[in-house]
Amino acid sequence: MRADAEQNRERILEVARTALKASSAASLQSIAKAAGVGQGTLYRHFPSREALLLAVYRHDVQELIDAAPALLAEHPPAEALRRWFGRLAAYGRIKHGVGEAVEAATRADLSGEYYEPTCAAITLLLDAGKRAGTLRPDVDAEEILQLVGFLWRSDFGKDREARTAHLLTLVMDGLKPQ
Amino acid sequence: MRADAEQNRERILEVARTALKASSAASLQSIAKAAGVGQGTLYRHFPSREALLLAVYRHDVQELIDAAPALLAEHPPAEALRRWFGRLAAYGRIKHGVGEAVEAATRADLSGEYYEPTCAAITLLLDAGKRAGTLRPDVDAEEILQLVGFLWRSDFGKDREARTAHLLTLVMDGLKPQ
DNA sequence: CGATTAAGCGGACATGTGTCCGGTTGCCTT
DNA sequence: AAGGCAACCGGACACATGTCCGCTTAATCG
Repeated sequence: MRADAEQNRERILEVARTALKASSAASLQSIAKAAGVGQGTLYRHFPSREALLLAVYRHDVQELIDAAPALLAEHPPAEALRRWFGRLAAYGRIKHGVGEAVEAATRADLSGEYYEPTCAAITLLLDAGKRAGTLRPDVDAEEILQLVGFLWRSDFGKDREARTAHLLTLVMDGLKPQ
Repeated sequence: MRADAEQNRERILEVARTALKASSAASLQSIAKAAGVGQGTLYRHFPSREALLLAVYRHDVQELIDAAPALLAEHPPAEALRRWFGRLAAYGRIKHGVGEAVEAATRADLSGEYYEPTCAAITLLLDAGKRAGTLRPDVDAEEILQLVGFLWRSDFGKDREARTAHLLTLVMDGLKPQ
């Protein structure tokens, strides 16, 4: 990669980071302008809004993925999975910030360099639970991602926390061997 | 309402119906143009894309809502609920057509004149199941709508049908009294 | 060190959603 | 029948995302 390209990429990321922290609905136009580059440049580096979000929150997403084995080391599988969902919910909660990035990372259709790792993280927990006999054997990570989409999309009003926790309980019950 | 307003509304709906049948991604601009009205007129009648979709598929949405009592008359509550989910999935399947309308009808935040009725339909089934002791008592319709959002959003690739059915099984298992 | 070249740049452009406002026209009153 | 007014009309506008392409410039090579 050319040196100026690298510089531009970094500058865009830095500007985006602060701009998105201020308002997660910041437009790409404004970010490009603030970074002193054209829209074309921004779009070449980050093909879509989600890609930019994902790059900005790359650290958080990575952290989420890394949490899986750590949780598994400290808890029985089903409990670990539940706690991992809790993490996911926590990220989703910061609406339109990490939330959108998580969405991007967990969407199957996009190129999503993080989709695979995310699935792998879930599979890790899932398989452990299957072996232990505490999770049903007939589900896979992709399905679960679809199912828990409400975690970062939920529009409940006030008692978001309570309802999220509630639905997670329901999901975990459904995941038990029947 | 003025007579010309009513006429315009009807003409927009008719044009939208055919345009959306042809391509569910038809732009509102093109619909307005085809209906011989300005964008302003279209937006006054239907404040958002979803509102227009909802109006176009009003019939289908109503049908979905009406299905609840009918299903309950013919099946035990849990089974009825599951079948109702099946209907929901069937509508969602016609991606970006009735699908978006269903989404609009089931979103809590929008004015959504159909949100209430949809919740009522689910509550009907839910309460019956609770009384019969076949569904857990600690969930409500709003939560369930959040949970089954995957039905009309799912991006799984090929075996969509199978995976949807699979996830529905999981949800129903989670809904059993624990 | 200068020429070549391909990657990179940036802004104009296409298209989409949703807002606004000055002109128009149906409806009610007298 | 005529006039006033409120509601309606429609297109210009603001602003968004994402594409395209002619110009620039960093890296390489003789």
